[in-house]
Amino acid sequence: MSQTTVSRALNGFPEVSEKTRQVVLEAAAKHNYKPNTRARRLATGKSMTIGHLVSVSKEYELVNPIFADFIAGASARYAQSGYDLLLSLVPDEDEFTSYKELTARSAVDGVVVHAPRVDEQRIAQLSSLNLPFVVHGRSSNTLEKYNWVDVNNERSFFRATQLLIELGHTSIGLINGVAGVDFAVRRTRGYLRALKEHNIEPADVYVTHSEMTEPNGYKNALALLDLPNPPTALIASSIIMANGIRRALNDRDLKLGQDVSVITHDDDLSYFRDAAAVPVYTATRSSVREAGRLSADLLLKTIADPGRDPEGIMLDAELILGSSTKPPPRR
Amino acid sequence: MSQTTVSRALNGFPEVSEKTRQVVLEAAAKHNYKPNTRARRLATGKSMTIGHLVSVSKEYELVNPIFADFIAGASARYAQSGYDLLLSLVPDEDEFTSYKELTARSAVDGVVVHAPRVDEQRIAQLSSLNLPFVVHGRSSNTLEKYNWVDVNNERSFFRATQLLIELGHTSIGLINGVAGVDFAVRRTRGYLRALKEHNIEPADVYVTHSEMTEPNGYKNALALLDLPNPPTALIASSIIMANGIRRALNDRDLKLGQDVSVITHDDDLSYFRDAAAVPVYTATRSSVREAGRLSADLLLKTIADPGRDPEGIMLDAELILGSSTKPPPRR
DNA sequence: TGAATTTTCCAAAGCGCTTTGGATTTTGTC
DNA sequence: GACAAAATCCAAAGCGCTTTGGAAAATTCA
Repeated sequence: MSQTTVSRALNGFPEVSEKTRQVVLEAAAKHNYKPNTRARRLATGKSMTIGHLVSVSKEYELVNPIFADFIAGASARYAQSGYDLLLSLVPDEDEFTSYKELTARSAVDGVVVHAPRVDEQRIAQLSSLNLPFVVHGRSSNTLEKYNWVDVNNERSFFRATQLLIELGHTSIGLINGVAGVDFAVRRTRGYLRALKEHNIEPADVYVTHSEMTEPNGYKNALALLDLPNPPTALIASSIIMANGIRRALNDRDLKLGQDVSVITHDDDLSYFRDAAAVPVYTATRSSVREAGRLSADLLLKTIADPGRDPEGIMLDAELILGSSTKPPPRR
Repeated sequence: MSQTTVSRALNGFPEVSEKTRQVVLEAAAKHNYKPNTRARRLATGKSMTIGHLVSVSKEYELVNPIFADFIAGASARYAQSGYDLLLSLVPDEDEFTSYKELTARSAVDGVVVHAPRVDEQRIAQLSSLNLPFVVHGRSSNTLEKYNWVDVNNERSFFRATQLLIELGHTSIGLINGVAGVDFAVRRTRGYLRALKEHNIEPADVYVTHSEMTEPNGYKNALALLDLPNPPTALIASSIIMANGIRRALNDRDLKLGQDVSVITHDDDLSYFRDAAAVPVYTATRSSVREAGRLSADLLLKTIADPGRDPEGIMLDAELILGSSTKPPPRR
């Protein structure tokens, strides 16, 4: 049987009869034959690979566990379509270089951009490279159209803040992610808008920015709790930080949900799933794994149809009531 | 200038003069030329890719944040040698199928095996496939030689247990990982050996096994604390579980390090780095990122020299004193 | 200077597939 | 049964590199 026929049978072309196809498929299965990836990719001109570049700041070398779950969501979708996932951790200043290199050696068919900043250069850079991409998150100051999947950060933090205000809290701290990263900015915006709508004067000292680690959650919470006029409620940008906050409350002999209310954003990380009947934390919850799935989906669609108009997918975080929010203690 | 010369100049062959090489390099840099990955891989017969298959149990769909840090360590090493990292999350029962497929289509030059069990089939399977691999961890019941990088789990949990005993604890709980996974078995072994050496009768109810999530840490700790005869000290297999344990103590109005001592294994995860002058937790600490680096190193060496004898690299976890261990409260 | 080396370059083959264009076989129609 | 049309197959080219074997140019030595 000719090479052509085998290739066609395996790749589902109509030029081959169903009978022949079966024969070929059986033979392939029997000998555990799979077309050589390298040869196939050269012949087709596609690399059948999606790149995820995770930038790590040289200084801290942090790897956000969120990626694990995001990628878990994306990975399944890629596998399903025969794509491989190329993962690369790059020092953040080199990220564009890495994109350029990947494009030059045509190693990927598309990439996912993580953690965009308010002023995000990568978007314009990728457009200029003509490399299909999807942004996980958005970039407020970018005017051009691009594919993105994001949570409604502003609205959910507005609602979270509002909930606390309605419970009677008037001094509310925000323990946010790194300043300048888009989601953090939007969350602050939602928080401030809620304060404003209820005529509460915002205080700069009540807002902290840092990488969303447990130790930072602890440190920033302590800083706020030790203020002369400490907030009675805290909003955290990540459940990992919330763990740190709980530790800080512990250290100060304060009871979570009694002395201090806490609302956290909850990415529904698999190792921190807050699945009790009454969740531990009142939270704005949105599955980052689902975001991964949707991003992968959008990217594959874009690759399949390059002419496609960029699309934005907005996920709405649910505001879930747990046991970490109560009215403020009366003094 | 001929294709040959360019190829040789770019790949550092001695047949080309230094002057010519410079000319070529400059021209390549100027036009942002990089040899096409696909063509190069076909021509060389190498895929220049390392596979990391992370198995996710269909049931729970958990992705251990440890992978993020492990991969961070490995990734840098791969990049340095021009290798790409292929990441794939596979349902655990399909893992061998995935290895077979990767080999058949020759998509990777080697793989890293995560979370080996005491009886681990993947090792024999990979040997039969003739695919270079490194195991992160070991498999107690596997007799053949293979490459591995592991922490001295038995010894460190022996020491941790001993420390608690020397402080005066006689009822010590162990909140371990999933039963049957090799590291968990070794840790239990170390724990039991220490008890035995000090003539303390082990109690089955004091040992729990589960995925090392925060909620499981909480749940298992509560179960132990609510025993008629609760342990005065707990050993945890992961800092994420330790977070859950702290929450449980909190719920029962017990003070960490006062009422109940805790020692945890600490993988030095970047989002949970316990870097205070006096660490929060007394811990057996070993950087999983370093393990990733070493695994990558070992794998690349094995690929470069297939005749190489398998090697085992043992990392010794440090026992680090923090503030979570005290003598048991007197009753 | 001319021969013997050494250095530098090049043409062509080959990596294992997909795809094109044409040849062959089967099916359908009268 | 003969011919057209459709279905099925195949040989060969090509994907963009690396590598081989040999030719040309530059250098060294007598």
